[in-house]
Amino acid sequence: MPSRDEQDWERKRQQIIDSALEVFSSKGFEKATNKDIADAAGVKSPGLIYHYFKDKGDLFRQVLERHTATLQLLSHTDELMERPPRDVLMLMGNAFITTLGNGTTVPLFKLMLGESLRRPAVAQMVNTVGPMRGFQFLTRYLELQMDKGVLRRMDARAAARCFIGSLIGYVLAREVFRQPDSATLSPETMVVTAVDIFLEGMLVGSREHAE
Amino acid sequence: MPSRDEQDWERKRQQIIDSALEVFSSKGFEKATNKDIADAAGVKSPGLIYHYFKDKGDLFRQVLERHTATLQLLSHTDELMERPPRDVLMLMGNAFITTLGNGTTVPLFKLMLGESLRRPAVAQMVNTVGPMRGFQFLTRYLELQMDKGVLRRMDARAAARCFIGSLIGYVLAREVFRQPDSATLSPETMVVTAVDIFLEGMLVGSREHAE
DNA sequence: CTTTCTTGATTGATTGGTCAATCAAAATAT
DNA sequence: ATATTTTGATTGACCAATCAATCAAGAAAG
Repeated sequence: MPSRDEQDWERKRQQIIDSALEVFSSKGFEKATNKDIADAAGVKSPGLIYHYFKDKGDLFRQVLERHTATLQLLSHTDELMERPPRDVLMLMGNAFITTLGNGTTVPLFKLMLGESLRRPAVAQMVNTVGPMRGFQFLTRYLELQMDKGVLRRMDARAAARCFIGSLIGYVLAREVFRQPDSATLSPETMVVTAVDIFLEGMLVGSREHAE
Repeated sequence: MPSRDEQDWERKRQQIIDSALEVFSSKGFEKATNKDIADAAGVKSPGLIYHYFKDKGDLFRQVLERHTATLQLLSHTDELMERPPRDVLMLMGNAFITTLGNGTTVPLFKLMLGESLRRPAVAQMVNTVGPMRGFQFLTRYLELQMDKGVLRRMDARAAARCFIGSLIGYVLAREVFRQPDSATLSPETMVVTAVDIFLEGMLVGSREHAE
């Protein structure tokens, strides 16, 4: 008979995963040692990790899997299909702002990007759960709105990448390259401007301009 | 007495730097061993590196410095200030396309981004020679065109990031995440669409763009 | 209730291997 | 001969992974 509750096992496991996220985030996969992780998790032996995980790579995989839920905000997509473009773009933009305010997701984002650059397998996994979904949704949405005649006809995949790329670029400028003026350029201004340009650029029968 | 020509010394040094770029690009800074680099450079000892460079980090720095010239395409900026928006955006877009076709610069781009994510010092250096210049130029250009009344008034920094971010996002989708449809979505289509959306979105009097 | 048995959790030490950096000696040029 | 370049061996540190030993706690037996 298992002497310990299965819940206990799972709780300890999650504790290690959570601590590993912090360590991986701050040092990257390679430079994070098993001892770092053990220390952060409050256990006294790096060996213990192998009781809960196959190896270091397995632990890393579990960390990603645990937190990919974060990226799956973009799963409420179906209800969005009928909403007007401004709503949809603002919603996606605001999701980004929220992410930027969250102390965990930015390091996670950097970790995923950094490891994706080195390991194709990680790139594929991250892509499948995150970016690809976003692109596919937005592409389908834009196509629908073009069919409806709300938006101008153009390559929907390219347009979707334009919008999402704008936001990604802002995150990189701010969080990776720490460009000084990204500090004064607020996420809100960034999103509003991006949405504005895209709507103006894609809507059929665009507005009267101030002459 | 200097027994060897200074040119000889410099040539050997460059040979090591060039080989190091290949190795760093394919394996990243951490996983590239001095032996890998020595082999690639056709020298038979990892120890030789220390004759030409202070340490591995110094070699890496030299590699970056040598190739940051690649990023400095964006130095012909002054003459561009007077050109119309479509020309300027297409020019920047085409610079990206050229980069994507070049077998060296894409790995270099990934290397720089990857190491920037891990090491703030690298991020700052890369930023200063590359992205920041691009942003600053485009921001100033957009402000000028707004003053002239050619473009709508909006936050120029945000708008500049939108455009460049669009292109960056495409590179990431294609080269890092290898999204399947990025293969069929040609760089040309991407650039044309991005320029189109931005012009339409930012021009005063949207009907006047070229057919 | 207390003792013994059993199991899984945890530890610390160890192993096997990698790698950056150093160094002395050899090769090469002057 | 002298100075410089190149080499291969070595050093010392670090680390993933393994493993035998210990520990804690529950179950079973008395």
